[in-house]
Amino acid sequence: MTENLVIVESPAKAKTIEKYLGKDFRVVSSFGHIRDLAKKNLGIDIKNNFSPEYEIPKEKAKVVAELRKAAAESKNVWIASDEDREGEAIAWHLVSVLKLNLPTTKRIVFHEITKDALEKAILNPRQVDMNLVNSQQARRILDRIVGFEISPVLWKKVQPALSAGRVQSVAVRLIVEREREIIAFKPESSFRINGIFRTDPDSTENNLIRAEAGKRFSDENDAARFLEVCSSSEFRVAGISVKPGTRSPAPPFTTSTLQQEAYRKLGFSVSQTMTVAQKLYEAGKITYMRTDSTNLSKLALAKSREVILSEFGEKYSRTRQFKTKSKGAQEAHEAIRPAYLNSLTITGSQNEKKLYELIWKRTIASQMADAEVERTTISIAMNNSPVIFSAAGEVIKFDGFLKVYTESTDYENGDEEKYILPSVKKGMLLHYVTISAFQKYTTPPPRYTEASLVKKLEELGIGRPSTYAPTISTIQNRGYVLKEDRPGEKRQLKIITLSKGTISTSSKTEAAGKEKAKLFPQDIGMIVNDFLLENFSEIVDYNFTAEVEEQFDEIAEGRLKWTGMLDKFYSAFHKTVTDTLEKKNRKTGIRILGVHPETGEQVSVKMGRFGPVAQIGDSAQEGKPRFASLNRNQLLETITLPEALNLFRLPRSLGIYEGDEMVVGTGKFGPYVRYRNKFYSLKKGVDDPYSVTVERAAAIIKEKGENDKKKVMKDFGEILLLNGRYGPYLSKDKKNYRLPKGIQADKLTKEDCIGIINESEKTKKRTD
DNA sequence: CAGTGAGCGAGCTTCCGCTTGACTT
Repeated sequence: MTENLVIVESPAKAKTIEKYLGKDFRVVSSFGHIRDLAKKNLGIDIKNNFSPEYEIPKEKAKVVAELRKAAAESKNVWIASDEDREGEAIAWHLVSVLKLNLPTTKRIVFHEITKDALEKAILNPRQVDMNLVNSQQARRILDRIVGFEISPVLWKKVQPALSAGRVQSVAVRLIVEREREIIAFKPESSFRINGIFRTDPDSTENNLIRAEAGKRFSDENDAARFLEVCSSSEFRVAGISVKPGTRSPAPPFTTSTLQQEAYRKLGFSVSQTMTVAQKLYEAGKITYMRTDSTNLSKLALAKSREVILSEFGEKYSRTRQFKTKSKGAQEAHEAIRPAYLNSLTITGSQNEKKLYELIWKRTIASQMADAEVERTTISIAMNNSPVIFSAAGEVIKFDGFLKVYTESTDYENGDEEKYILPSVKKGMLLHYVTISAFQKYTTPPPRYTEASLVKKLEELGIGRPSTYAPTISTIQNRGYVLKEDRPGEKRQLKIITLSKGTISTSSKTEAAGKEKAKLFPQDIGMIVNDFLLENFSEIVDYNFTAEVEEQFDEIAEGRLKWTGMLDKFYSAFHKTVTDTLEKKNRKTGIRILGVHPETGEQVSVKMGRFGPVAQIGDSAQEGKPRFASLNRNQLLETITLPEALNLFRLPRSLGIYEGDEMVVGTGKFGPYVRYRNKFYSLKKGVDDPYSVTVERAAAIIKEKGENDKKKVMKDFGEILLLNGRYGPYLSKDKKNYRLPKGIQADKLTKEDCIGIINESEKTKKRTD
C-alpha cells in the first residue's frame, strides 16, 4: 500500500516530480485525456440535455487499467493535471473512471516544478471545479457537433471524406482568401533612385553614403531624364539628424513563437520543431513545449540573472516578466526555456542542439538590457532640382540583448540594411560615385508558410499549442492546401546608371512569385471554403471562436449554464444544417469558359470524381463529352479557354525511338514519356510536354536506363539487390525488403537474400 | 506510381484538445 498517489498528465513530469516528493508519494501519468466522446456516431444525446456518451479509447485501456490498480493500492489520490479547462476535465474523468470520491479527492495545481511549489500545492488541495469541467464539456461537445454535422453535408454536396471544423475551416479560409488577394493583385513597376556619394572625390576609402531620392518615377524616360539632371547638379548636405533609440528583446518562447523562429532561423517545419522539442523535454533539457505562456518562474529569472552576470556583466542584466498577449491563453505552464540555464549547449542530435541553443538564447536575451542605438539621417539637396536624397544609418551604442539574439521577421528585406554613415557637416559638398534608377515591382501580399499561419491563428485565438501542428497536417491531408515550391516567372528589371557623367542602361532578371514551402490552396479547398461561407458563415467567421470562448468563460465562472449555451447554439445551427441539405445543390465549382472554336461545343471546367477536370461538350448534347485533367498549379478559378483547350493536346505521339513509339502525356505525378509500357518523368522546370523534342525524350529514356543499371548491385533473377536512397535493399515481386543491420551487401548470396525475405515476411505476419 | 469522368449503391469518411509511442519508409 502506497500512502499517496499523484496523477499528472505527462510521464516526463511525473518522473521529475517524484524526485522532489519523497518516499511517501508515488507519481504516475494519465498521458493526457483518458476518455472522450464515443468514436462512432455523434456521441451526444441531444434530446437528453446534450448528455455526452464517454468511452475509453482502445489505446488508453492499458493506461487506465494501470491507473485503476495504482489508485486501489493508495490511501490518498492527488490529481495534479494542468490548471486549465482541459486539465480540470481530465481530473474529473479520472475521478469518475477510477471511482474516486469527488468531494474528497484532492485536486492540486502548480506552475513550476520546485520543492517549494510542490509543498505549497500539497498544503492547499481543493475540489474538482465542476464549472470549469462543464466549460470543457461545452467546448468538446460544440466542436463535435460542428465537425460531425457539417462534414456529412460536405460528403453529400461536395465530395466524400471531406471535413469541416471550427479550427481547420478557418485555417483553410485564411489561405484561400490570401490566394484570391494574390490573384487580384496587379503589379506595378516604378523606378527608385539610389545614389552613392562620398565626401572626397579622390578618396578610395570605404566611407560611402548610400541615399535614396525622395521621388520615384513610374516612367522609364522620366527616370532617365532625372539622371541627366543629376549629372549636372551639385549635391550638398542639407541637414543631419541624430536620434537616440532603444530596442527591446522579445519575450521567451511559447509554442507558437518557437515554431515561427525555428522555421525562420533553422528551416524546421512546424511538426519537426515539435518532434525535436519533445525529445529535449523528455531528456529533461527544456520545460514543457506546449504552452501559451511567456511567464518565467522566479527560479528561472534568478538563474538567468546569474548566467548573464557571469557571462556578460552587470550592465547587460535586466530582469523582466512578460505578460502573455495572445487571445484565449490559458497559461497552465511556463514559457519554453532551458531546464538548466547554465548549460549553454547540450549533447544530442544536430537538430536538438540547434533548437536548444535557440531556446537558450531567446530566454537569456529576454532577461537582458535594451540595446541603445543612434539613428542618423542625412538629407542631400540638389542645386537644380527640388528632389532631396536621404540616407539613413544606425549605430549601435550599446548592444545589450543583441549580443545574444535578434528575432527574425517573416519577410526580411535586404534593402533595409543599416549602414554606419561617415561624419559630415551641414553644407558640405558631396560627390556622386553612381546614381542609378532601379526598376522595382510592387509585390502581392505574401502566401502563408506553416509558421506564419500558426502566428495568424494564434492572433485570432483559434487553436491551441497542442493542435497547431496537427491542424496544419489535417488541412494538407484533406487536400485543401498543398505545401510546395514554385519557381516563379522570370522578369526583366531595368537599371539606368549615371557614372562619371555618362548614362547607361542594363538589366537584371528576377523570378517573380518564386516561393519556397508555401501553402497553396487547392481547388477542393476553395470549393469547400466557398460552400461553408455561403451556408455556414457563422462557423467560419474569424470571430466565432472568440465569441464562444467568452461563453465558455462565463460557464467556467458559473454565470452561464453549459447545456443552455449549447441549446441556444444548436437550435439555430441544426436548422442551417437541415436547410442546406434540403435546399442546396451540389457544388462542383463549375465554370463555363466558352465554346470550342471549331466544333462550337461548350468548354467548361469543374471538380470531377478524380479531381479538377476540363470538359468539351455537354452530356445533354449528342456524343460523349471529352475530359482532360487540369495540371497542378492550374486553378478552376483562373484557367482560361485557351489553357483548357491546350490540355486536350495530350497525350500525344512524339515519334519513334529504336523502333517503338514514344507518347507524351501528363499524369498524377506530372508530365511523362511512355515508352515500351514504361513511364519516364520529364524534368520539372526543364521540359515542357507540349514542346519536348524527340531527341530530348530519347535522351531521358536512355539516361533513366543507365541509372537503373547502376542501381542494380546484383541480379538473382526474381530477386534484385538494389542501391537505393537509404543504401542497399532487396526487391522481389515489386516488394522491397530492408537488409538487417551490419550485413555486408556485396557479399550476399541468393540464399542469403531468400532467407532475409522469408524472415521479413514472418515478422510482418506477426504484427498483422 | 501515372491512363480514369455510365450509373447504382453498401459502407465508409468527420471534430478539437490532452498526451506519447508504435508503426513503416
